[in-house]
Amino acid sequence: MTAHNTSDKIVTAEQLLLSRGVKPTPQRVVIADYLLQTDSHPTADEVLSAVSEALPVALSRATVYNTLNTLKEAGVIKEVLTEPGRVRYDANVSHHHHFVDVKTGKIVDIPADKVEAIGELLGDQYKVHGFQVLFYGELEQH
Amino acid sequence: MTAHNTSDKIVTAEQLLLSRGVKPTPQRVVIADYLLQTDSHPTADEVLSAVSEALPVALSRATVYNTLNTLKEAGVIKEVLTEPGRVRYDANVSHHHHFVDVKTGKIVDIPADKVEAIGELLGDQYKVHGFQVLFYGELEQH
DNA sequence: TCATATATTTAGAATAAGTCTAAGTTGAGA
DNA sequence: TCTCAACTTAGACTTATTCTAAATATATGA
Ligand SMILES: [Mn+2]
Ligand SMILES: [Mn+2]
Ligand SMILES: [Zn+2]
Ligand SMILES: [Zn+2]
Repeated sequence: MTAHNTSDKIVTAEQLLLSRGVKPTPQRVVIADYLLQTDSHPTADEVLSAVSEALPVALSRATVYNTLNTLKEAGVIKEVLTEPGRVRYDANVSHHHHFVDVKTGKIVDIPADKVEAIGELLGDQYKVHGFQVLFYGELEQH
Repeated sequence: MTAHNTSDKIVTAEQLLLSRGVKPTPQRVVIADYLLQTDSHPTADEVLSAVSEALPVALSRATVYNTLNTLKEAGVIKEVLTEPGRVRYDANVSHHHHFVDVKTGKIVDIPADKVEAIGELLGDQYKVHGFQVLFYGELEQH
């Protein structure tokens, strides 16, 4: 439930939304909760089907998109772009990167400290606010 | 015309297509030529308007998409993903990265050697085939 | 409590990027 | 010159996302 939250304290989706100034409606809580407990970087469609089949609250497509955009603007989730034509969502809002397994399509998080200092490699004609590394390859499953 | 070609020799779009096994039809030559002489990372729509207003050959939307996909599969151009919902195209097919100026939207190339060795930073549970770094920030204009 | 305002959700229409289809056009080789 | 495959085309289609306008829920406060 709090897999992607940086603090050790257990924080419910509801508490998280409240702390970011987002009113915790049932739909929003259920979407945020789903994103917090998965590490699969789902698309909007995947959120919609997962949430609407598993959970008791009614949910429309428009609300999924509204909620994802609201949560993104509130800093509760981030967008991840790995392929053309679809946006993925990530409740891990810490600065981190992604590894795409080209065989399975699985997308896993890479902590920022693994690729530290990239931001300082460019010369002074670039003022780097942030960066995003997308790795492609194969995950060894030993 | 050859701004993004790695060799010093002047190579026309037509010669480049021939060398990659793509039949150089007038539409394909004109699209490849446009991509080779710009560094603006245009979208398909931008290619279509630039080429159809400036150049003498008739050009349909379907042909622009067909050609971009053909050129991509032939290794003449690459896709660049910087924002949701639109694919950009790049005739610089060398391994390189991108810097997005968040003020202007300008996208500039960052040579691979600026961020060398990122591929070796991950542990041995990852077999890295490649990676792509996307920087966000501001370009200093002096 | 009731009335009303405001925020949220909803179904479905609209938009926009990209693909597909089926019919024309082209051009290289027999 | 004829033929056939490759290519291009307009427009229909698909899919992801946004918009609209109406319904519902929540908050406020007389
Ligand atoms: Mn999706
Ligand atoms: Mn476009
Ligand atoms: Zn992630
Ligand atoms: Zn580039």
